[in-house]
Amino acid sequence: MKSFRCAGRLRAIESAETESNNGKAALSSQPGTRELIEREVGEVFVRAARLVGVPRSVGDIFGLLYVSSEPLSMEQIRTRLDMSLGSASQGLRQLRAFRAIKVVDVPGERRGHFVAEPSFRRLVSGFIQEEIRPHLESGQERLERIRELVARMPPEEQAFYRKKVDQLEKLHRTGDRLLPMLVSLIKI
Amino acid sequence: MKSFRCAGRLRAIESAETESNNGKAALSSQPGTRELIEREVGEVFVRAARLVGVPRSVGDIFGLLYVSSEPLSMEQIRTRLDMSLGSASQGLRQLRAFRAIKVVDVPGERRGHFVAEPSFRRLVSGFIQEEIRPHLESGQERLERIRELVARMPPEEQAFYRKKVDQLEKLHRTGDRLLPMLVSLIKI
DNA sequence: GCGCCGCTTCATTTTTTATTGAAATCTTTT
DNA sequence: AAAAGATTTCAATAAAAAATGAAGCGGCGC
Repeated sequence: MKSFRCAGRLRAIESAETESNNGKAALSSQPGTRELIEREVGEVFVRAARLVGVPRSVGDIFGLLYVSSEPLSMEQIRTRLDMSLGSASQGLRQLRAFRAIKVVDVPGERRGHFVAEPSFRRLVSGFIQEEIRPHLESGQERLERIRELVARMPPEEQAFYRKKVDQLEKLHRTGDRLLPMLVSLIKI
Repeated sequence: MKSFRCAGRLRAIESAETESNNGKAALSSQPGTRELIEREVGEVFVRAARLVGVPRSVGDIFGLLYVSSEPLSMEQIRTRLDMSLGSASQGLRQLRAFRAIKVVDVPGERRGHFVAEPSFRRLVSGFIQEEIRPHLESGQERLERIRELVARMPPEEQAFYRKKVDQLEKLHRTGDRLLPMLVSLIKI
């Protein structure tokens, strides 16, 4: 049977239940409440991911780790989110890249397990470092190049373009100043 | 001949030249300097657009309007950026939606002409209003729903999930506070 | 009111991006 | 050092997003 999805990845409820909770929760609440919560929280992060231009699978993984009370292995993640090996691997790599998750050792388990970074501040900071900064930098280079082009214009037209480039550079610097400030204001 | 593109839309240089400058610039500088500048500045905005998840055509249009010294009609934009009617129309609509451009009347011309909003502050503000806010709001609703689900959990497990939801809500409110603050710090 | 011009909409096509799963690589265990 | 297990990579496929252009609308001048 091929996987299907709609507004949040459907999880394999039975196996999730037994895997994640030492079996004790299997009959503790109405059948699917936990799964419903996990799914909804997952969706929160999927939306957030889309908002900042990250693939949904990445948001999905982070969401699951965020609501999980214990570290999960890649295989557990893969199974519960019903996603392919490749996606899981790449998603985890990306999340590690901007320090949204950490690898922890679970005694007795061989493979690495993952937990969500509990500090949103660090999460946002990592994201900015990894995804925003490079753009700002390449933008700076481009502006330099444009300045050189402007210098080649006939003098009476230079003023106009120079003003534009100045503005752009000002905006650019504003971003440079503001982003770290923004991060420092996140207190979670 | 079909249009082609690479790292920024190629413009029809000849026609752009005569259209945009009353013909006087046609021989005032090295053949393509102005076009080179326009192209590079355009690229700045295309990158910015991609960064915030807006289609490249939108960034392209805004970039062109930004470096243009006079208002341009949709047809002029369409021609100089070599894009389809539909794209131009939709792009302009989107730009208007978050007040990145304004419609001006050019005496003697029948159709509406467009200029770029000169204040980046207002531009960013409009973008946030239009693109970010709705997401924050729907997120809020989702969190409410999750709270209700948590209330249905067995008591000993509620604490864990409630803490998670509390954190999410805190982050959410942080965003709510921070975004306007961020806008107010842009001075351009 | 009629026809024209410019704009918008929308079904279709194209392009881009993400997902998949099998093969290659690297790791640990025996 | 061999074998098994886990992870990464990558070429192929599937899904999503954006561009296109023709058909439809609406206002303006005649």
